[in-house]
Amino acid sequence: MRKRITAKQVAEELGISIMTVSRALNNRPNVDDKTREKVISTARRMGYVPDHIAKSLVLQKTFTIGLVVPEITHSFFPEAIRGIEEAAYGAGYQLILTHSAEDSERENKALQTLASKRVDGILISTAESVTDYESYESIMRLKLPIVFFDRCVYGIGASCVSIDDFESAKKITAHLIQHGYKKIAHLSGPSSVSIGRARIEGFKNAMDENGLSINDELIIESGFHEAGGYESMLKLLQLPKEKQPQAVVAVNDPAAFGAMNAILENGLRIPEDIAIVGFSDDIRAELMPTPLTTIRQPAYEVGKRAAQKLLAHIENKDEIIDEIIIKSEIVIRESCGCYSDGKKI
Amino acid sequence: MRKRITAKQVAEELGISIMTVSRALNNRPNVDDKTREKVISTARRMGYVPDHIAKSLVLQKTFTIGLVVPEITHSFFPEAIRGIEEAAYGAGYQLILTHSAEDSERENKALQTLASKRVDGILISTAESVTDYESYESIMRLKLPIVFFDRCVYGIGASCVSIDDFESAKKITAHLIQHGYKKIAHLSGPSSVSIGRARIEGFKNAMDENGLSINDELIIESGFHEAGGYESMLKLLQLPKEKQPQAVVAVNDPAAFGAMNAILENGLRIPEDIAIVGFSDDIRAELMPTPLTTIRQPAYEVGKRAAQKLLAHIENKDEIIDEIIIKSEIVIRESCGCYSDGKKI
DNA sequence: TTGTACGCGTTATCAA
DNA sequence: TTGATAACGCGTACAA
Repeated sequence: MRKRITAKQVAEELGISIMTVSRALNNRPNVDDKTREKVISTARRMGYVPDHIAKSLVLQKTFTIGLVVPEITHSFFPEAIRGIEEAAYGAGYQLILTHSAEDSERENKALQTLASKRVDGILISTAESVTDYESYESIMRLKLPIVFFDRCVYGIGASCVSIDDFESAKKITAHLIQHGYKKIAHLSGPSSVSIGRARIEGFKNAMDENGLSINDELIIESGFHEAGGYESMLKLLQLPKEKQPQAVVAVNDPAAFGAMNAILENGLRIPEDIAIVGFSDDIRAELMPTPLTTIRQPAYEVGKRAAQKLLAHIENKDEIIDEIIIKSEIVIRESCGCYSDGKKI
Repeated sequence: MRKRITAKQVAEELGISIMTVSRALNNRPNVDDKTREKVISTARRMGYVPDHIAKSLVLQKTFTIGLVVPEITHSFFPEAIRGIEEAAYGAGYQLILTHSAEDSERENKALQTLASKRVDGILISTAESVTDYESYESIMRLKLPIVFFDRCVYGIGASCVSIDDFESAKKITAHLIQHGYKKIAHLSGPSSVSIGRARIEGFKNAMDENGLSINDELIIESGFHEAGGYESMLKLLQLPKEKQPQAVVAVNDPAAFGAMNAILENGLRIPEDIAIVGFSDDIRAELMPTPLTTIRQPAYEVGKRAAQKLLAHIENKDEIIDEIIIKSEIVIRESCGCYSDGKKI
């Protein structure tokens, strides 16, 4: 089996030194134009491919970014990754993709592996089951830049790019309140994750500011999946009639879908009997029997900004630590009942 | 800024040689148990992280797989990537993710970069605009194993994992024929892509075998996107009434969605006036006003098998070149009209 | 069991 | 403008 061609072999072929080959191929100054041309053409002819591994070793830089994603099939992440890839590609960086599968142990291992592979920086959206921040801190001790996106960890001195979860949850809850709903339930996300906490706070804040009391029985932790939304909604429907909610704020669209199924299976109508809103504008949201009012998340934008921020940290070690918030937008459809009282807002 | 800890520093700290450290940390034999323990604990205490770059350079192996995907937001790919990641993770390999954005030039660049980064093998699903195979062949000349998945290139001596596009297209077309449709149109994919070609052939074969003539006017190249499906369907609807199709086989679900919109906007009913079937079982397929009959692609399985095959090629250079076909499954819903004549098949 | 020398493919540095 | 040499951090091969 023929071995790979190295710069040394190109140099020998031409009877010159490796350094001249290196300089010629990397567009460095101090090479005779004729020499440069000869080097380039013979390198191509011989099928020379530069070895970035060797280059990385001496440069102490890999032009590689590590990416840790909790669940690549969640519709948010492919969009975000596209934004990340776009920014990275533009700057000449590649991505090492790892998948934590929402498992903190696997996430920790991924982080260690990325450090070993000497990525120049790390982009991460945390796993659901994360409880302590030791693994992130150990990365930071290595002086390896890390930027969180979407699901963040605050207070450890890392930059973070997320959407305005608090404000958005508050806005969509307030929207329901404006339409006269008073007994409002919240299907919450896991409190271990930043967006779960931010959204529940936004919900509570909207209730408070509008003088509505918060009934803890109407707040149920459902997780991010359809099944959890379904189960939680069933519980709400088992409450005595007078305690049941008139409207539901779900932590995300899949949870809302599950809840919608539970509502319909119990013979109730949406939004006439129970109104409901989601969060994330899943591709299915407008196709539901009753199209779902929700929050549209600019995932591509989040990914892109996060990657840009990371690149800034990589290229300038004094880059300021930032918490960047991308504005999201409320999408009014029919599940919130705006149309049912005859007026469209 | 404190530098990273190397094996050498751990060795000096303990007053022993680098080799003993290396052996102890890599679970090699011929190390005294006490020494090993001391090495492991001080390495941890000092925050030592092994340098895979240096390791890769000496071992001539990176434990990294290159992945080239044409469009990460197509619902097929996140699923496939999860399968790939699962197999790779299990074998101790990481993924470098690149995105061709359906552009052959960008794809070519990605391939070159991956070769430079010295990945141990490459998984690729080709871009739409690919016309020649030079870039794949140049990878193969480097003896770098390459496995195609989903969108394949045949005849260049590379393994490939795909679904049974031909058989599936044939099966779903035959299904329409069994229900009495005779004038059937096909919204085809780009002929530059293997799955586009396989599906159109499957369509034609079903027509042939059932004694139906193929009307070239009813075959329109629409691409993989909703907009193309919409445009193409409009063209079909502009044909004189007697030439218009009774049923449509779309190359994939997004194209079918576009076509469905065109049909509905023209005041026609699905499936009563025009039946339609898709391909891919997009997450939206069952939520359409008329749920779409389609082919369910086991994307996770395709990804996983492709990764396993690549790993086999990497670890055994005599591994046989294979064309692996994963069986897919027809999902009968309402858009094909099976229910309209009162019987469910 | 432990250590020494060398090499992996490249670039920085300094000398020619 | 060019070249020789020493790194980069680790593992292999052999010697002690």
